Amino acid sequence: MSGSSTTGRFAPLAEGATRAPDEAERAVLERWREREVFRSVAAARAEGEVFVFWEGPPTANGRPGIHHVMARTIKDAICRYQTMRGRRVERKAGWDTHGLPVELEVEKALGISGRPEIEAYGVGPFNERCRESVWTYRREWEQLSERIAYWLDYDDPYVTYDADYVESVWHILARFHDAGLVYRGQRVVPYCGRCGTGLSSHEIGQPGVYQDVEDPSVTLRFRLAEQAGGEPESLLAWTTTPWTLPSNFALAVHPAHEYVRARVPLGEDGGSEIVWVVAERAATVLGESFEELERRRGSELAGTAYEPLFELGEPFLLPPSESVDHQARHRVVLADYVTTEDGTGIVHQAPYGADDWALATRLGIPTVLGVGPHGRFVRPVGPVEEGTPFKEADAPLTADLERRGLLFASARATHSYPHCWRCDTPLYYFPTPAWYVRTTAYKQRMIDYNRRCNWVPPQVGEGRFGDWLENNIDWNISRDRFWGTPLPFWVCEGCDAERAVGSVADLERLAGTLPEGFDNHKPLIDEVTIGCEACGATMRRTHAVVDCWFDSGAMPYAQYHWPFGDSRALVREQFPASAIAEGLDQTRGWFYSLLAIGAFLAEEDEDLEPGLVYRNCIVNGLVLDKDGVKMSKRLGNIVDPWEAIAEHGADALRWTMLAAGSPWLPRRFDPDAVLEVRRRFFGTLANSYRFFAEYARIDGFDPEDVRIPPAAERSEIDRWLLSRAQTLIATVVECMDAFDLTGTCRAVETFVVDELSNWYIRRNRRRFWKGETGADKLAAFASLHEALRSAVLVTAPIAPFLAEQLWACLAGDGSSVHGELIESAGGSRVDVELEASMAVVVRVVEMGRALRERAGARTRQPLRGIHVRCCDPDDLELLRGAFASAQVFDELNVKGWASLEMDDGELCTLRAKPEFRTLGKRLGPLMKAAGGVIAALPAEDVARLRDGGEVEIEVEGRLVTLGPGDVRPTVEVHAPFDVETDGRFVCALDLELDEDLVAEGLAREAVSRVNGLRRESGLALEQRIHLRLWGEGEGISKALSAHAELIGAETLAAELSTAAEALDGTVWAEWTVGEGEVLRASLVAAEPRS
RNA sequence: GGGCCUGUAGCUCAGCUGGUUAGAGCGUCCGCCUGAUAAGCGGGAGGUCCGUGGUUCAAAUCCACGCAGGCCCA
Repeated sequence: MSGSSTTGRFAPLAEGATRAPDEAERAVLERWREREVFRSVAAARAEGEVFVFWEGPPTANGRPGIHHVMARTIKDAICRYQTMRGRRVERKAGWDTHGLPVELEVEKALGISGRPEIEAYGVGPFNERCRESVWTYRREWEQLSERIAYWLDYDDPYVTYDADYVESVWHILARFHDAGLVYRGQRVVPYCGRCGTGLSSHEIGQPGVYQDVEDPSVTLRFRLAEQAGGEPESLLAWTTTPWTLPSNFALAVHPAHEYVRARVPLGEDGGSEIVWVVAERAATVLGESFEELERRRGSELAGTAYEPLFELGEPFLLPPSESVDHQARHRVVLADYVTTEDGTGIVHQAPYGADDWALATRLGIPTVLGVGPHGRFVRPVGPVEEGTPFKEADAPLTADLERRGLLFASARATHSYPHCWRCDTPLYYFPTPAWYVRTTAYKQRMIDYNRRCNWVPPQVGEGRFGDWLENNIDWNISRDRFWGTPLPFWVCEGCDAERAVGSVADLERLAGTLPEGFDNHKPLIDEVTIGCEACGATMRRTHAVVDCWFDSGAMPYAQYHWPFGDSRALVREQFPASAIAEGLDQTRGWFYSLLAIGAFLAEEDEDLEPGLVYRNCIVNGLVLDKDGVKMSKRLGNIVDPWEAIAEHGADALRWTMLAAGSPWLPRRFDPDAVLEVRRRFFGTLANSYRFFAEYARIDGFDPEDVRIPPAAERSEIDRWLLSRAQTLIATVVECMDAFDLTGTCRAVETFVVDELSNWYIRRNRRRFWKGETGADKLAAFASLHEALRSAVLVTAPIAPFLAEQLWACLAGDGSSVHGELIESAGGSRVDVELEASMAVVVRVVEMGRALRERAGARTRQPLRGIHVRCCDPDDLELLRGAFASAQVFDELNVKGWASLEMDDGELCTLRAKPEFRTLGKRLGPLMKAAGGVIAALPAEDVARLRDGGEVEIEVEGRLVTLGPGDVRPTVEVHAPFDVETDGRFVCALDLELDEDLVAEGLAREAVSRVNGLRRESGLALEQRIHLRLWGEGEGISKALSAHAELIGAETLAAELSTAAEALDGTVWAEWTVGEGEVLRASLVAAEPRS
């Protein structure tokens, strides 16, 4: 890498590390690769406690986007951290390779579309293409994952299409089957007759699927089976799909709605009839001339029998219900989904709707299919011949009903109807055979398992996922597709017996022999038949493949080819997961499939520890663009991760993603935020190291130097830094253990930017460049070195590249930061009092700075003192300490305390604020009045309370005893000049200057000007100079002579003269300083080592 | 239609086991530094905490109902 020319300890950090991060990070990657760092770090943890991480396999069906950077960063940061805590983390990569999206991609590539065309192309070659297609994306995913330092074992990934993986899935499916939890049913899916395939919800979500079309809108008479009087009596039902009428099996009404029985005129010849319709729609449906005879709730109509419009006869399509009730056909049923927005409030039920089908299943109502799998009539119905496409039956059926007097009203209506996104054919909903896992049988167990899981954030687990589990329905695991794990279920042609096959060996045994080239995918597997043990007929495999969520949910076991080979011990160790981390969209996806499979298997097999499937589940939200809009190809607002990385590097993306807000909320991706992270945090951390390294090299600092004073013997400021560094590590450990990555980032940023850089380094710079290498300098070096080391350690899980580069420089021994240990803070260096002391200093300094700013007194001008009043004796004591005092004086450039006392009634008066937290509970309704009394408490009383005494007050006639914890002392300011207060301290500056102060101010001014000149002249840092200074005016001249030593030292002047004449061949300049006085300077480089 | 989430400074977000000066970063204005320098630092201004009711001595925080947005499901 670029920095390798200067190797060894404290080498300069390459410029590129912060300026050209892409290049610098690639160099780190190269080094990791060369030295096999990933492997050697893992090897070093071979004996460590196990932290079980499961990689949710990305679907290898599309390019990774910027949101994947976020998800993968979270996973990587967790694993890196755990590794740095000494744990052994198996990080096996995985790829989800089956499924519809892959098929669609291949169809597109081949220029074919739909089932018939795939079959014409050949299922074997088609699946081969699928298998290859997956690789295109696998490569890109691997490259991006590697680039962002998502450390995984990509050499030995689990791949869901691998024969071993598929075999494990078979085993699990067979376990489900053998436990009696698998059954065959029907599932209503949107179906395209032309393509011969059901459409997934994803496909239904495609743009253009729902189109406005004009359809018949017909209202029909369903004659009551028992006609009461002379007039014909009917239930009116409305539909826009007359073709479904032959398959009508029930009429649904809403139990709570009111229905009217009305007499309406019948045609023009004067007769009348009686019809039922929901009250709310009566006027619309019946017009004005109707006579209301009675009203009933829908619930009262339940069970009313009516005459079917058509009689189709057998065979019946039986719903997967425990008891089928043939008597239930053609009756009124109750359904909550009935609305009164359109129609008659009486809804025609046919098996071409999901609601309808669910109802039929629930009530055990058999139905008859008019239209079959190809979108054509499978039997003649009235005027409609067998083979008629369903849409073409609307007109003749309507005409037939009209002829028979069953058509009440007819119109055309425009409504939104789904069409096939491939071929634009209108879809129809159709019950297709499907295989289910009876998850409802162990729903409660899933709920219990889920309760034991710690969700980050909790509301996803309790709310979103918890509710979903409460409403669990059986899992439809079959997909009528080509590229997937074939369902290992064989069904007998003769007696319909089922058999599940749990391994290839079993299959071979049962089938006798397997076809050549058998690979447990379609199509060859479909050629394998088994003799039925029961009846001797042939058993054939069901044609379906498994839902690919089942594949990924089986990953804890299938990734090791469980239970085959020597996988058992591994799975025993790697189950349950310590943590998984995925996007919110996985709630109903992977989070569910893991749980549904795990909650079953864990109670079944002794390899698995029952109780839960994953201990922690860390959820991240969507990544939006910088304006909060979801990224989509259509809007062109997708952020290409490669471009973002090229510009900012992966670390900056990683850090920004985690630091910018709670990860589970939708996140805006704002490039400016990335820039800010680079500048503020990365820049500061890198510069802090550069500062350290520059002087460490000059002085040849060696952290092993025996002369370095032990921590306990170093100055307060050093011990403060070490204390803060150790506190930081404790904070990071606490946050990371709770999977609070954002909190981690913030803690590290605060330490590095505010404490290490802007306080410690700024306040201690001089110690690094002044004088000889004595104990104090060594202590400064050692302290800064250790603080940097801590900062880099805790940065490493989240910004692995920068941390690695810094570590390389800090350690200089070729070791990787990712192999280091983050040691839990022992507290040995944490000095609470010192930290408190510094906190007080910071408060006073901030107030002092504000005062200086307002007074226009720049820091360079020394002031005689600062007045401080405290209302807490502890604060006073802290400030009086030599360390704190010195810090305040130096930082504010004041000579001392003008005064430092407790409140003396002069600048301010001691007051009390009620401590609501304790008092509120005790006083309740009296609190408000008590607040007033407390605020008016005289200073003596407050002082007594502060010093531990008690005070009695009267509140609304009642005596209340106040103790020390009941009030917080504060100050009320009444000073005649400018003061600053935060309620705890009151500060004021003594702004009066005497001659000496002015002189010193001028001298400092001179130093500043000369150093500016040095800089402009391009002199090296350590270059000594000959300096000549002379002033015009009494003040400046005095200042120069009085502070010659200071000026000389600060400007590295080997020689300082004051003659009013420039040195030969020198740089010179003049400035106006102070009250219109002129300062002139002239300087020349001194001979080296003069 | 249901579930969940979000609404706090111009922007991005903290705070939310109820407790009295509501915070940070960015931006903006003013200033500083110049031995970390194609950086850095300080100070100031800026807020009906979405709205309306309620509970409470006390509400940004809890509850209810709205409004707006998002995600998931129907």
